[in-house]
Amino acid sequence: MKKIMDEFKDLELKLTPQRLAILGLILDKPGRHPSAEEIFSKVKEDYPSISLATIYNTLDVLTKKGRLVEITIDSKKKHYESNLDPHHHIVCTCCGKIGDVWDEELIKKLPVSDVGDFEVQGWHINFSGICKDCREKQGNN
Amino acid sequence: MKKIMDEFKDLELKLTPQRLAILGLILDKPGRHPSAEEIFSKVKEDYPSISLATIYNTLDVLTKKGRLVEITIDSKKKHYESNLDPHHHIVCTCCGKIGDVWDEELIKKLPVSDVGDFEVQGWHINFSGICKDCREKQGNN
DNA sequence: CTCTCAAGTAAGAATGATTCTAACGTAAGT
DNA sequence: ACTTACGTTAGAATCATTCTTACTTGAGAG
Repeated sequence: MKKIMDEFKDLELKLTPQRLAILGLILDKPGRHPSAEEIFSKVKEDYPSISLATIYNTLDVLTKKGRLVEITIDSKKKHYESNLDPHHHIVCTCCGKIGDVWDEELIKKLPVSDVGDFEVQGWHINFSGICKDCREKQGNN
Repeated sequence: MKKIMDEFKDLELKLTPQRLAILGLILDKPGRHPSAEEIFSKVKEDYPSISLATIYNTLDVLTKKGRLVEITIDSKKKHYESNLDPHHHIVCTCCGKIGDVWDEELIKKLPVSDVGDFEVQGWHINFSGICKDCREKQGNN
C-alpha cells in the first residue's frame, strides 16, 4: 500500500485515488495485458464515478513516464502491461488472449543485416499461436 | 498487364476494374505499406466513383486469400503490403514511415525457450528506429 | 438473345476505440 | 480565504473499420 504511492512520487505525478486504482489494478494482475476498456470496467466496480477519459489520461501519462508499456499486437485496440522487464508477446489466433514470451536470446541481441536507411532503436516480437484453452476446446469438437 | 489478371484467376476471385486498380496500385509500389485510406485516395484519382467499402472488401478478400499481408505495427491503423516473402518491419518513431527488414536468420528460425501454454505458429518482428529523412531533419535544427 | 442469380459495388449509417472540449473539483502555496 | 495548476468528468468529436441496403453487372441457363 505504501509502495504504490511512492511510485507516483518517483514519477513526479500527482497521486489521486483514480490513478491509484488504475495502476493498482494493473500491478495486481501480472501477466495480464488489459485494454483501456477492460481497465475501465474493472476500476468502475470500486470507483463507479470514474470516467473513461481518466483511464486514457492515466494510461497515457504512465506510459509516457515509462511506468507502463503499450502493446501493439492487436490491430483492434491497444493493450497495456506493467512489467517493464524486456520481453515479447504471443497472441492466440483463436481467442485473442495475449501471453508473455521470455527468452534471453531474443532480448539481449538480435542480429540484423539490413534495415535499409533506418537506425534501429529497439524491437518487439509478436508471436502468434494457439493457447492451451483453445487447443482443448478444439479437441472437444 | 496480363499477369495481374491471372492473379485473380489463380485466387478464384472475380476480376473487376476496382479490384484490378487496388491490387495494381499495391503491386506498383513495392516497399510501401499503405493503409486503406491511402489506397482509397490513390485509387480514387483514376477511379473517382470507388467506395471506401470496396477498398476494405478487397483488402479483406485479398488478405484472406493470402495475396496480401496485413501489418500490425501502427496502433492507429492497419497497413498492407503485397510482398509475400517472409520479412519483418521497422517503423520510424519520428514520422511513422514503415520499412522492410530482410534477414535470413530472423526468418528461418527463432529459438524460444518459453511461450507458456501457447503452441507457436509464427512470429513477426516490429523494429523501431529513425529513418534517414528524420535524422537529416534533426540535424538541421 | 433474354432471364436469373450470385457476387460486387456504392453510399451512407453504425460501431468501437480513442481523443478532445468545456466545466467543475481539489489540493498546495501565497 | 484566493489563486493557480492540475485532474476529473461527461459528453461531443474523430477516425478507422464494419455493416446495411439497394443498385449494378456479368456468367450461365434456357
